[in-house]
Amino acid sequence: MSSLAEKLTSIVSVHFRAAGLDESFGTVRMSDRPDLCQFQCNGALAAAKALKRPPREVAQDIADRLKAEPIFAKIDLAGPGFINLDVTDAALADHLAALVADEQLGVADKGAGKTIVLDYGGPNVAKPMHVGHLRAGIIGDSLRRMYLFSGYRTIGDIHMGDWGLQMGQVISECARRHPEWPYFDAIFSGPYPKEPPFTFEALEEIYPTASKACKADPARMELARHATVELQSGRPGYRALWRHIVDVSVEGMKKNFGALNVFFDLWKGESDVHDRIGPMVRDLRAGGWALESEGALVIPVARNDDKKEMPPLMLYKTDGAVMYGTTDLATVAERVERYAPDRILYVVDQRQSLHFEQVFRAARLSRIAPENMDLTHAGFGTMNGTDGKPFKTREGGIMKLEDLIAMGLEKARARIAEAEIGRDMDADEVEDIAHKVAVAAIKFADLHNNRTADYVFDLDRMTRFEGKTGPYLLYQAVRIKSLLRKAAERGFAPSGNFVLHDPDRALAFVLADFPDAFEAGLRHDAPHHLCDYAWRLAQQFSGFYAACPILPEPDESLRASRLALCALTCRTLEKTLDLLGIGVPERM
RNA sequence: GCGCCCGUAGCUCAGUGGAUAGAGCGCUGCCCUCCGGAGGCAGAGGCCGCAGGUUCGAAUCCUGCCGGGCGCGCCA
Repeated sequence: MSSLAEKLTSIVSVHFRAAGLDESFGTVRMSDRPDLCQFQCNGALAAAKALKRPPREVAQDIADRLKAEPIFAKIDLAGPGFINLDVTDAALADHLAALVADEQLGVADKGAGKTIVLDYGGPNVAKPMHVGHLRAGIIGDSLRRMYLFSGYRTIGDIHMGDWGLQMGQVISECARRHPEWPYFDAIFSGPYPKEPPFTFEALEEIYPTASKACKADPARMELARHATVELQSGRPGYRALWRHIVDVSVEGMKKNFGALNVFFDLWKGESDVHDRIGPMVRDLRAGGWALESEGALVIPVARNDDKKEMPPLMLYKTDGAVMYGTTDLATVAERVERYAPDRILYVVDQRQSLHFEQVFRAARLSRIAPENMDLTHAGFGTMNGTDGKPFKTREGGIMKLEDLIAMGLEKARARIAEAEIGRDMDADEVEDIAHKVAVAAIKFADLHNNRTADYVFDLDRMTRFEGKTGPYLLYQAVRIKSLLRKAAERGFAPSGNFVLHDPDRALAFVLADFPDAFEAGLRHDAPHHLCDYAWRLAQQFSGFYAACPILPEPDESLRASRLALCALTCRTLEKTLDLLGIGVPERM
């Protein structure tokens, strides 16, 4: 199935071809002048340019041919050569019936048979999660849902940072504080304790302290570097302690991402490719790609036609430790081997773009990445505070993700109490609603921005719950659910025979537009197209709802038709929100 | 210095080379005997950073400038 505009496009394209013109000129889209027409085709203008013929003449030619198509109720020419189109109500009603019957709501299975690996989240082990991980998690998770819906096999990988210098910093800090721990006893023969020697909260304090100390004191940094190398080369005590650090951290990550309803298929990290690195580097040397440079081992990736400086990808530092470029490259190899993906998508901060350029080039040069596999860095902008500077707490510290979620929840609870929504509910349901409202507020506020742009994070604004917000969308969806419940109680059934008056038609066109909004989002790896669509649909419905009393409607066929529109709106809105990772409660 | 991203209403942001550039917040008016008012309807508010160019047509494409953010070999 397809959208209504796509259906019209294929019809009009045929007539462009019949007229001896390229069929790509036949693109039809929803009109941006609803006072003039429902759909428009501007292709005659572009075609006329290519042919050096008067545009009005080309448009007239196409319009004459379109008169043979029964789907059109009106075909007009306007301006320099716009073709304005209306469809018959019968055609619109048929399309609506097809949407009702289609589980995909008109979205085509374009990804059928294809595989995509999505790399998002990327929290670092031992470091507290902060607001920076919010965007990576929720944008990546939304894209995963979108690819899945379009038929792809999707593999979402959290790709933790668990193998770098920060591990050595934490380990050496622990060694300084607790030299008596068996992990630091070189002749200890084990077994090491099963229980971690610290809690998640303690770990969150250790890393910042260690990091600060290393920055201030070169000797401490040297110890951290050394510990990193020893960890990577397999010192048993360090590996055992590292395991505890990872396990304790993962627990915290699961809590945070779980609260946000962000899902991962794989909980892998940089360390998972450690065993591949040796052989990979051997091959890279043998192939002539990897070279010694200034005491390090690198892959030069610069090209003669580069306009910018392109540093090489570093495989081994002078101290023998690997870097994240090394593990990223090895991870490409692992993913190719395990999943043979058509595409790997990295949802990582825009500031990493040079790094990914280096990794992608190295992967292409060395043939680690097959030629027909796409590698894309879908970067996102920085989250700033209302002052336009990187987001901080009021005290100027780093806002932990956990605290941010708690603040959103608190606002949601307060708003629910104020509206007396929870009067006849038990505490669990109220808490569930508060949670869904908070998640909707946080996610929608983030996702509705253009992915690549920096954006201002304003907790007060997004939790006000009025206007273009996640909670407003939940409210609209819940209102429809309530209406449908009441209809069912009264024995009113929706009907597949659509009766279309002006408000019904206006809503129908927005419903028919869902696949186009979805395609736009998928094409640009940009969930904000879906946010925009959810908002348009909710607003259109709200206008419809205000203009058309449904349950009191005496005409049974009209009432049944409108109930069917409500049901389809509810499904479409809920699906759109689901693709954004936003769940809708039954009532609120 | 080189490179990337951004500049649209007071603020936060949408905008596929097409017709009259949109939304939310804020501001001004209306609208509950009615299915959930976290709502609806209407209004005011714009040299689309500046200057050129391409085009029948530019917020959109090209060039140059101005402002803001970020990145550029041993962190991730």
